[in-house]
Amino acid sequence: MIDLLQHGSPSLIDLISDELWRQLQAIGTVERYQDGQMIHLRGDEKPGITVVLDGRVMIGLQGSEGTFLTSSVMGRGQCFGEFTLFAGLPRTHDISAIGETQVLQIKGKPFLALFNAEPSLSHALLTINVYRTHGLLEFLDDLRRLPLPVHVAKFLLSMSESASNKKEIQCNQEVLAFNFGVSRISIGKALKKLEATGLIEVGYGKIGITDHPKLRRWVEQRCPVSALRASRANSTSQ
Amino acid sequence: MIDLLQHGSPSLIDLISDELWRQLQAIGTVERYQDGQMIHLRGDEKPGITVVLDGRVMIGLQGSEGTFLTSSVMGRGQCFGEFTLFAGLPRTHDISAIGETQVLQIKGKPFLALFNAEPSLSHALLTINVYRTHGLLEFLDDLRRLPLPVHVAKFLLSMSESASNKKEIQCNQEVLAFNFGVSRISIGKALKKLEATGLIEVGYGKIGITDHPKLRRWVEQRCPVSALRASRANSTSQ
DNA sequence: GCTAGAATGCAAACTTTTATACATTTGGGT
DNA sequence: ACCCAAATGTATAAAAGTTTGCATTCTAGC
Repeated sequence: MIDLLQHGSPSLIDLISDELWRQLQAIGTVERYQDGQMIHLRGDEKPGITVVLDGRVMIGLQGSEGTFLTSSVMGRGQCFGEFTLFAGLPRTHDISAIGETQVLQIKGKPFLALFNAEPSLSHALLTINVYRTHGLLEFLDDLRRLPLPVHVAKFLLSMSESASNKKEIQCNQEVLAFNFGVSRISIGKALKKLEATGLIEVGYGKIGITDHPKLRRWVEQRCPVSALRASRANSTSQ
Repeated sequence: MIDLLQHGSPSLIDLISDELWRQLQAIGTVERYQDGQMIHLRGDEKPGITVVLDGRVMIGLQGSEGTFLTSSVMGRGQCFGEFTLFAGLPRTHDISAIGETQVLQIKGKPFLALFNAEPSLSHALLTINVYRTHGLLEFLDDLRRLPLPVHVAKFLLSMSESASNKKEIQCNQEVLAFNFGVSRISIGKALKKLEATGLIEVGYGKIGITDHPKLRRWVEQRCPVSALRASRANSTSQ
């Protein structure tokens, strides 16, 4: 699953204590959604934080030609909606369920009350958001500096590091293409090039990473600055 | 001055009370830098927050070929370094002074102590960071969806709204080009196209925006989704 | 197993962008 | 007022990416 926001950023549930998580659950309500059902619509005025409990949610925008363009897909423990609270603006994205999904919905006021009383909650939220900012900034940097195949390789590498199955990334080329802002054909070519070098295996709806260290070395050789950052982040993180 | 991080996001000093700002000043130390002097180096381990008091700082990375690539330029009131505190990682960017510059340097521990005691400080930091995340996400979306001239026009529009002089944006085409990840020639062409439509005036190291409402309408027609977001954000912000 | 739909591969014409090189213009400093 | 470095304009060939259309391959579901 390809993603710009979640990818690399820690989950709220992991960052807070069990006790705090229980408190959050106490002030929120659990909501169930079916596959494809809308959870929030762009423009909604009600501020609030949402935490994914089970399943996945898709964050994106209805394009002008009726196509839905995904910005992010979030799974258990990830939260969203901070923008409505801390910027005081309406929802900027449409959010819908992927598969059967449960979320914890917390209204603005009770959340802010807990936020003000519990520094560890604000600490966790800030951690999530600096990771997101940093990840986006780095992606943007790479977009400007690296040739497509290198950028794709680096992205796959870091995807595989934060994925459940490190040997295989579940995503089709169309989704990849949109995330990089290029056509499916260009992504296909880039993947073929990487495959020819023996770094990855292009599958049907998935990409296999056989030799992880080899891919890492290959990427590091081609983008010294960013790779250094990534490996540092990796060696220091808990 | 072109920028991806600062641009649109509020300043720390504006977000907190005078009293809190005094407390921050009390636990920090004022440092002076000459033009071009390094403030932090990528890889520095010391965590800490820095607030720009006077002058400007350039945040970027030393490229492999000896070129410095700017990610952001911050002015008075803007802060940076959250990543070292809340992600616990070394500096990811080089930071240097532009012109004679004064910054308030606050060490990690005292800052976190105040952070834990003062919800309004964490609120302010979070506000800054959700704006940054949001701004980056929107920029990335536009990069993927909009033709270059439209994206440039939208960027100039929102730059001019958060600038001191709304009629003129101080930036050369080279800097613009890097921010959009394209060549100077492409930016030049895009600007010429906008100028031909009478939307802007291309100057020497600056871009003039004569008819603000006209530019806004032109942009809105071409990117309904994003423009809607921008205008909403504008009408609601204080 | 078959089959339908989804995903990928591929080719050709086309558009866009880049790199390179050089001419021209601008504006601050002396 | 002049000079010079910085910024912009322009031209051309090469590279990269896109579109379109179709062939091929894969896989889940019957």
